[in-house]
Amino acid sequence: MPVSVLFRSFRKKIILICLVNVMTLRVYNTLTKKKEAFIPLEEGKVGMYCCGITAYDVCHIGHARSAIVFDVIFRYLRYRGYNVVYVKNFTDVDDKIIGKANAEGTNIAAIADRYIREHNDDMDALGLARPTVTPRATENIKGMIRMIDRLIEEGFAYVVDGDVFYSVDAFRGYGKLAGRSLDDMMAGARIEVDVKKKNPFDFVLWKGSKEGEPWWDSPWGRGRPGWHIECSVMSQRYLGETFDIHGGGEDLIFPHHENEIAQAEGASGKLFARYWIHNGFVKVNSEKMSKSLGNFFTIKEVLAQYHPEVLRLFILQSHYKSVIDFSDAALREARSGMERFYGTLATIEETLARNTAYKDISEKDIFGIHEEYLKKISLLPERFVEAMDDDFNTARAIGYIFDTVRILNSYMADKTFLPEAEPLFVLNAAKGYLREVGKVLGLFLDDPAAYFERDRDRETGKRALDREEIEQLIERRSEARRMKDWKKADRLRDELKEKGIVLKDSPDGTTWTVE
RNA sequence: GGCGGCAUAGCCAAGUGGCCAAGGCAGCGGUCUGCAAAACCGUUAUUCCCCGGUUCGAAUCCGGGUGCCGCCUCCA
Repeated sequence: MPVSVLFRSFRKKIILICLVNVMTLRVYNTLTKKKEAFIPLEEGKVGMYCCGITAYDVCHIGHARSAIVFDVIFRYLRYRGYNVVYVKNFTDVDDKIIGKANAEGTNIAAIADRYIREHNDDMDALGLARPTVTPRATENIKGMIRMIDRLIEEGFAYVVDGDVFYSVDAFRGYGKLAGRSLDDMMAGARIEVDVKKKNPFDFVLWKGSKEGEPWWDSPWGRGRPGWHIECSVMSQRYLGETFDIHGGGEDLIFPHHENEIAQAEGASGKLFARYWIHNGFVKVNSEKMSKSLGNFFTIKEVLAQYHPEVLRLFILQSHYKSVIDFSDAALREARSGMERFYGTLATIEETLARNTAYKDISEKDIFGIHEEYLKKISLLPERFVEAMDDDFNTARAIGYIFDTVRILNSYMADKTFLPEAEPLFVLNAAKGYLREVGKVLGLFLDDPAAYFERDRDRETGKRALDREEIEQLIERRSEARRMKDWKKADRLRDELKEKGIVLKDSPDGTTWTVE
């Protein structure tokens, strides 16, 4: 190998080592289209804003993906020691909400309240950490009017018959997030021409109210805010004019986030969000999930069928930016993975519950084979951080957890393994590591025994199986086994198998799951 | 029409210049078990959509092609 080549690869290695030593979090930024080191504005603090829902309908799994992705980002940033202020808004005034209110003969607040409540129930069921602040648009009208006023003053907006529009031509950076120029967009634009607008891409900041619509007083007459202005105002109110992270689904990049930038930067003259993070879509049978196609699943529907962590595992096993294909087969696969995790956790719990001797010893008492296993297992947190620091690579992180689970199972399956103080200490430590990383991903938070019990309930419910009948058949089989009547026992097991019941015999008795 | 993404085993999926291409699900062989299940051990891609190029070296970079998908309109 020539010396120059050696030197070149050597230099790369040095750079690599430096990076590893610094241990910086790297994040893909939609604004720069690059993976960059994440350095918050203020050391130790992170301000993060995510666009929440428009409260006019129940949430579907697309909302679940976005919510789970940013929940994990929120948790991970806190795990890395940042003090995070996480703001997620509610849009509670909008054409669709007005439409629904009129159809039901009620007001928009009633509709918004209902769907915000539904949303919160769903998010709780998914095990999401509540954001720090959850502002509602209607609570921030004054701030919106102030920002619109300022945009008019600065020449970024104009008034036409009680409506206020943003003039995209006035903002030189328009299109920087979406990565296209106005000219590009014009080329194939199928945009509705509005005679009031100077440029078809101009968007409404303030909409004059029509008969029967909710309104607020403003310098331009009675009306209501446009959608985009809400997020610019609510994010800056809680996070300042410039803040760290702005997130949302990739479909929001244009026009919503582009417009947020135009408004906020037009008004403040300062950079708005520093890092833009966007999650990928959920498809169903390789088609985009959408209401018009009728191929969407609500969060409630999915959670009636699967444990929330099964959905979480399915989502986190792919990178947040990639497109994922939702299907029952995919969820069943995730369920098998969850069974592996909880199976190991259950074995650990049972082994620990039988003996508490590990409490009397410490790490320095661990030698030999136990020390070797402890070392391997204790690598998990640093490997986890390595993966997560690389643009929140949850898929790789989960791979490391599976590795650890295999090591643990192999340790426990080892013939030399006895539930004595040393191995129990190791198991307890392992449990701690799994819980530590699990807490960040929102996984393994259930009690293992409870997990399997809930799973049996759900699965028997799905197949309309009679639990009592199953338990009776199992009891009869156990009786036959005690009598060593293997033929009868196996016949009963086959009978259960036909119903989809899989048995597992252990010295403590027989447990079962639905396949 | 403009802009962008993706293509890695039977399926899902990580990997963006160099140790035998993570991990999961499914399969197969073995250990354990009365037999199973679970678990463990072994095994399953000489190769990363195709063609060409750069390089000592490419799944990874460049050019061309094919296929799938998304955005440009409310949308997580």
